[in-house]
Amino acid sequence: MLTERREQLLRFIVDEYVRSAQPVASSAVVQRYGLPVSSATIRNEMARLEDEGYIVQPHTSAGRVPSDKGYRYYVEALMRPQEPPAAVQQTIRHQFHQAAGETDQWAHLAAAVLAARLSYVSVVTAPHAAQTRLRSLQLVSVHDFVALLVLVLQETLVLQQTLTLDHPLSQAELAAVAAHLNSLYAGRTVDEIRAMQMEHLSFEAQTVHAALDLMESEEAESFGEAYLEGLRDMLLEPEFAQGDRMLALMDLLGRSNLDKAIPLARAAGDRQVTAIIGSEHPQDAMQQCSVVISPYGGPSGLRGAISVVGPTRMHYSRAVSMVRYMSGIMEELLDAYFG
Amino acid sequence: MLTERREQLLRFIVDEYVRSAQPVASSAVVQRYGLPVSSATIRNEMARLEDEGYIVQPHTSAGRVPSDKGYRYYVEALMRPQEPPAAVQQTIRHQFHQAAGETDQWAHLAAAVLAARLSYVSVVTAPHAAQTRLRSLQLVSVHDFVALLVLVLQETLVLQQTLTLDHPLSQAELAAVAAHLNSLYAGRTVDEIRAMQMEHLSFEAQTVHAALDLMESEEAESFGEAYLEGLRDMLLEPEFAQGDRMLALMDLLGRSNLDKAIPLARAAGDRQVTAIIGSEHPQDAMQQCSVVISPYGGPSGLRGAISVVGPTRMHYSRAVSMVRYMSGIMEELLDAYFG
DNA sequence: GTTAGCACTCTCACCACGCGAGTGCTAATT
DNA sequence: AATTAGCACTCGCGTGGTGAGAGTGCTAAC
Repeated sequence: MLTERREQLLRFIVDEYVRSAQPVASSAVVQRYGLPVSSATIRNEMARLEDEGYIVQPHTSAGRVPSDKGYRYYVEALMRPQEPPAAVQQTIRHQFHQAAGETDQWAHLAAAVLAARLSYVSVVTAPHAAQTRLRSLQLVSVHDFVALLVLVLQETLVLQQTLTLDHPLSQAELAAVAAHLNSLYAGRTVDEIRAMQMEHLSFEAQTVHAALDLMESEEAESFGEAYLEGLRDMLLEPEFAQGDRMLALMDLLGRSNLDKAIPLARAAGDRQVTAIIGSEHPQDAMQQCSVVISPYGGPSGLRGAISVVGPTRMHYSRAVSMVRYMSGIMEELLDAYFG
Repeated sequence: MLTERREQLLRFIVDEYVRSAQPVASSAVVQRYGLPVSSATIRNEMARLEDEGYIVQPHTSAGRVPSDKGYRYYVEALMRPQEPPAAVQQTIRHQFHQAAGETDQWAHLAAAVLAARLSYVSVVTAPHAAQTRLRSLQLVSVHDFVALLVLVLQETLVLQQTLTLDHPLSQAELAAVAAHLNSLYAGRTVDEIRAMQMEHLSFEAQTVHAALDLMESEEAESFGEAYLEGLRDMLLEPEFAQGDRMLALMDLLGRSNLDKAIPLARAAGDRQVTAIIGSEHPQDAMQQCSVVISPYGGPSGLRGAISVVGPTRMHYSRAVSMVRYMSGIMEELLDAYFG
């Protein structure tokens, strides 16, 4: 446990370092925060904070920088995240209102808003059901031997796949097949459909097979499509100035191993905003970064995750409050449209 | 016009510089290509090539580097792009075969293949019709007051939008509306639909309105969705080692101003593979880059563009041949599925 | 417990220096 | 007229030294 004054000091150091990206000197904190003590006193306190591992010196003649432990303490005990200002809230609500009809764009918009407000990378996954249900299925004639299968899933996710036909079918015939299959399978899960195992005409069988494949590959994903925004802004932060740092990060944030960078799965558990700070992250390339992440969930088991990735020198209170707020927005939307 | 030997020399310099990314010295080219002359002779020739602007010296005591004019000459007259080797062709065909059913993934796959083969950035736009036609429309009940409108356009592009209803409609009622509208409008363009201006029930009117909006916003795009791949690999090239170069590039390749970086529109004109080399590009940030681009087109006016962006020190013959080949593949696919 | 004072340490920017690479030129050769 | 050997010259780059500035830790006094 830290003394009152040391807590204050740690708070100053974090705030100041987040602001300036420079190690903060004892004299700087005295000046900037108008403390009624001298820099020497601060130096003594700093030495203690360093002994206990909350701050570190990059080198002997430099100021102090918060350690991961220091940030952790700050996040747990020192910062007070506040709701975004009313004006900001209104702007954001307005943006979502504009795009309300486009369900598939919610996550994208959330990522864009978050990235724009925080200037960090933001990753938001679209709402996704663990056990997805078929809402409806449609067959559209493309030409004689090609038809397009369009699947609408519970979460209004739309999937498509072309089918090659053995023999020509008119649009009317396709529509009849679709209607038949809809009457059988609409509202059912993959498992239920599979269990029903009905006798089908050959083309019907082909369609059901393709539909099940699509639904299954979708279910296999534990999260919906992830939208990533704001990479460019974050790369402006001084900690990523060197090319190799940038590259390591881009590797990790490249679609293929996004899940390594951001433990989206883990977030599904507790319904809270969580911070993963620097070395708490298992991935090497993420040691310089922090992740602020929150799950969101709606009725009928739709869930997703909202996250922000920034340097450990992150503005935690803003990040936490924005992530929390956006997660609330997403839940509201899900409620309004699927509730 | 260059003498035979100077052409040879320019070719060597380009090849060697592309390979090593180092200025090439007179002695290096003699050694590496086993010329029957001394380095002094080469130096004389190099001096002439430099006078005429085909090569430049980064500084006095360095070797030569091709200028944009040098690359241009190389591309026009010196290189001989060959078809990709049979084995590569087969692999690629196999990859497309795997994904044949997923029309919306063709462009994505093309970009991925191109990026993987060349290690440059690759941008491919999905096939897109200037005057798109409605293939079919579907209404899916989400819950009492929300329905999902799904539009399938001519190019098997699927668009969606949720509609908020004034009063509850069952899935059967929605289906009836959709069937009615399909019978009226399937196969028609925006203009045709607008011209028909029929009397509609209020919900039908709302649906048509939403559908027209979606189709129009789609038509406004002169190209389909652009898929960008391989950014990471290209950033490994030494010319982008400095952080700021990287950033400038990432800005330009960020979705929002992709069209500034890559003159997709221009490519629509001539049906050839075109190279834009360094300073030929109007955009400042692209002076260090070259673009190799080709349009592709299918029946019924579907068109798109395939392009590669790399450093001016690009392996032009490989890039041109791969772009040409992929453009052929896309045309074949379009033919097979929409022909 | 606080503070003034001071020596100490470390970084960073700057500069001089020497080496190596590669050229351009000249004069000799074919 | 073209080629070539020889050589002086230029320039970038890495190295090491130096001095200024920043910020600390410690000590002794308050």
